[in-house]
Amino acid sequence: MSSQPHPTPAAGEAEPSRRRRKEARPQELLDAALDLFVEKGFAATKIDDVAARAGVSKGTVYLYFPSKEELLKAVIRHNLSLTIARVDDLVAQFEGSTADLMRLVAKAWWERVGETQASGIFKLIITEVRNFPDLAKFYAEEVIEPGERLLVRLLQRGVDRGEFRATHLIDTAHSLIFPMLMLCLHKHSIGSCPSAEAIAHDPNAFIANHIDLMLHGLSARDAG
Amino acid sequence: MSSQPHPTPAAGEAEPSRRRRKEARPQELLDAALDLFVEKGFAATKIDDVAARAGVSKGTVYLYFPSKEELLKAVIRHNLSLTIARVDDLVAQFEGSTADLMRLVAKAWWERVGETQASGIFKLIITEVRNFPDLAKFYAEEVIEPGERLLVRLLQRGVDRGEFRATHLIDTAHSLIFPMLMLCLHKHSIGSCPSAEAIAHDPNAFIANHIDLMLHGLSARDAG
Amino acid sequence: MSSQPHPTPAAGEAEPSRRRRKEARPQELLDAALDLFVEKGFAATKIDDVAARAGVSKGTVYLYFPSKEELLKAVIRHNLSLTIARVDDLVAQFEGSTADLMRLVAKAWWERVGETQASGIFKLIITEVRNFPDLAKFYAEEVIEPGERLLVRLLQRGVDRGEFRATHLIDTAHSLIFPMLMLCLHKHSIGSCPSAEAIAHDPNAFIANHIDLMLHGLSARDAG
Amino acid sequence: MSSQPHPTPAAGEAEPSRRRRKEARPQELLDAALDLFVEKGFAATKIDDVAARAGVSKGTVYLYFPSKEELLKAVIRHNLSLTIARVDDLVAQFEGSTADLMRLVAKAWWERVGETQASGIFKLIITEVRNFPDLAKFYAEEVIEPGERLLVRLLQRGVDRGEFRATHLIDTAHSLIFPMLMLCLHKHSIGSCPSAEAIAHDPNAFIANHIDLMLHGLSARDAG
DNA sequence: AATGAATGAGTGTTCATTCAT
DNA sequence: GATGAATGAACACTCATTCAT
Repeated sequence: MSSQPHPTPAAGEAEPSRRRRKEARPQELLDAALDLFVEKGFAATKIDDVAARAGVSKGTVYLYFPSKEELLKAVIRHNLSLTIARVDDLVAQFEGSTADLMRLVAKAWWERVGETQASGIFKLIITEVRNFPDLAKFYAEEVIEPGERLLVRLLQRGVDRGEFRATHLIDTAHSLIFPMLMLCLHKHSIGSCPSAEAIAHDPNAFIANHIDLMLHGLSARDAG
Repeated sequence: MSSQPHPTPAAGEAEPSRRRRKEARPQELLDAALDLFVEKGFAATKIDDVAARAGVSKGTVYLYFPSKEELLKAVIRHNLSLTIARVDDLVAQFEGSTADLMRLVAKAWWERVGETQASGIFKLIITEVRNFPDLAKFYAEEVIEPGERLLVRLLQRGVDRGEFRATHLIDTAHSLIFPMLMLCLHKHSIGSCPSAEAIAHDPNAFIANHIDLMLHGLSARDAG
Repeated sequence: MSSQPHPTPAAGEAEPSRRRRKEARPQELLDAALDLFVEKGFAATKIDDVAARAGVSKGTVYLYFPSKEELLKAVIRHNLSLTIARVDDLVAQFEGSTADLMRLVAKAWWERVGETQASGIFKLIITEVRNFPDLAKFYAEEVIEPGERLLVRLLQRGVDRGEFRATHLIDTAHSLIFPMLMLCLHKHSIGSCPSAEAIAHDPNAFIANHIDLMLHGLSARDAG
Repeated sequence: MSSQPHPTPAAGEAEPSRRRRKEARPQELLDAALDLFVEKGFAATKIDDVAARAGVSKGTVYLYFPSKEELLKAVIRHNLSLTIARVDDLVAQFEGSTADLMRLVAKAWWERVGETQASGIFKLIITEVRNFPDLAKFYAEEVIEPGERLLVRLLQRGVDRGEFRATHLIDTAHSLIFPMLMLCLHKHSIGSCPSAEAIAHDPNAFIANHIDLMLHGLSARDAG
């Protein structure tokens, strides 16, 4: 009530009310933890660092998450839900060609996942799934399976409408999505290293080229 | 039945002489370390574990590598050299169609990299490059640049011979290789979790489908 | 009778509050470290031992000192300052004979340095200065030089007043002080071994005899 | 018999014969160990370093000394014997004045102990006697007691011949010898640090001044 | 609710000691 | 005898977790 844990900002700055900050805490902690887990890896991230990035003290982290491991799981759950929600937004009914739909889906996914902090979740999963195997089931059910279903439906729509030739749908779905995931992984690994800057690309151009390649590859016109 | 003070090789193998062991040690340690770094991550791997997997005591690791960090760098250097050597084997002159060449390159790469322990190096790079930034330059020069040059040459050959339509060669090279890298990453993350076994695929079938898709996508036949 | 989780102060003393302890900690740690470094030497002293003697756990030492080496330096700095402060107390103006002043200085120095824990610092310096060479400059500037200046001034006063004959002042200062330092060294080495108890002397009697000898040796009466 | 552990020197260099080297080994090891124990302290000296300085491999040290601690004891025993032997050389009958005898003894001691490697033994004793308490008895019997007896005899001779006034003989012996010991300690601690060079003195001049002071202090002429 | 001092199990690294060659 | 590879106990230091304030 008396001592102020943080220096009070100059009057006029919009300091969120104490209640407001309190409600925002878990989100701030999850964001800080995602950043750091992605950047350094789970084992190399210190709770102190997470707390410092969220602007609280170490003890406060434990008010919201009972252990570092639970914090990891919460980070993953939280960002997977977001991912799913975002993916699910895209399955809306679409009237035009499947090619246009595919371009739209790719663009939307990149804007809502690839360009946001959530893009780090894929690196985190790849890194930590072997140390915390129950994450695998979770990830498979929450991301891989709905994601594959979405893409397979998309491809099937093309085949059904005579736009795409027949291919192995799941493998083709992977050919579609894997380069997008690599983009996310790259962004959070070598892509962030100044010493390898020559390799940095324009992701949007790459995506456009990739989808174009895939659409050509799938085209029913010369399937015979 | 009785406890063995040292890991005895399988019955029938002769116990190697002390000198023989000394020469083989660094390789044994590098293999053990690659396995564990890939499985658990660098920070979560204990030197004790590396030593145990190589069948020696902890102190012995320090006879060959001055620190855990140097061990990591040696693991990466060692496996990158292998990777490069293997990639370079593939650029041999080839007489047939570029499509056949591409299928051959993909198959060879998968046999020599994807199916071996070296496939883990990509996970290790993605995981650790931000914590050890001088690895980035090393990886860019040793793997990314020669790899891209190889693929661009391959694509250019197809264009020059009128087999492939014109595309952005580097982007297309990435569309080709990224799914192969994802296969390696998958193998060492979710792919190794029993709880997600439904997702395990036949990599050779996937590669065949992927190359087929790409070749269709690149085909000059309907480029107009 | 039951085990105490923390060292409880003697009955009657109130358990100091957490804050109070925090303020006292560095001093407690420095005292414990001085004792042990002097007793066992720096290399042979375990941080665990320092912590135990100060009544805290190992980790706590690192809250206050970033490394064992910095703890050593802090111990030396801390005790040198004390030494200096104590020596400086003695340079007060004095009206009587230089012989009386010398006896007073010797007595005061012994009471304030020789008989206290600070007497161990000389052993520590002698032992560790070659392993941590930047201590040498520090010690020379903080102790040797002011100490020599004080003694030379004292001797010069005697010469100026016709009490002392002319000698090499610095050498004579060393003849004065070296036996006092040996007393400190003896106290913390052989003097502390029960098996050599026969050698233990009365330091005050020795000092009285030493100063008497020196005063006779310096006396101007028979200088001719 | 076949392989040569060290590169053979060019013909013409006086390589000691193998037998000669073997016999000299213990002495070489003791010298190397004394140097290093004095320089770094016992705990901070590695057997590897001792072996390297003596030009042998680590295992060889254990052919001659069963443990590091026994090596320390051998070093001390060896150098104490030398010390004693050298001190004993000085007790020869002397015809002249006790003042001249004292100057002679001081000079001889400094030449045979202070200026040699053996001077380090005093630092070693002071440093290690508390960690290896049975050294104390040894040192007391081998050095302190005979040394004190020698000095007391010397002083008594002066008193008996009417040269010296009566003082407390043991205390006076200590006033005589302590500064000489400090010279040895200084030489192996601060005196070896370049950053404190201003403090380095001419030991012979200091000794001359010290003995002169003591002789004045002891002089019977103005004792009344 | 928030803090941060304190803890102690855990891990990287060192080094005295052993022993097969 | 001599070597040096191998060992493993020991120790400096870290950091997730607790809890008095």
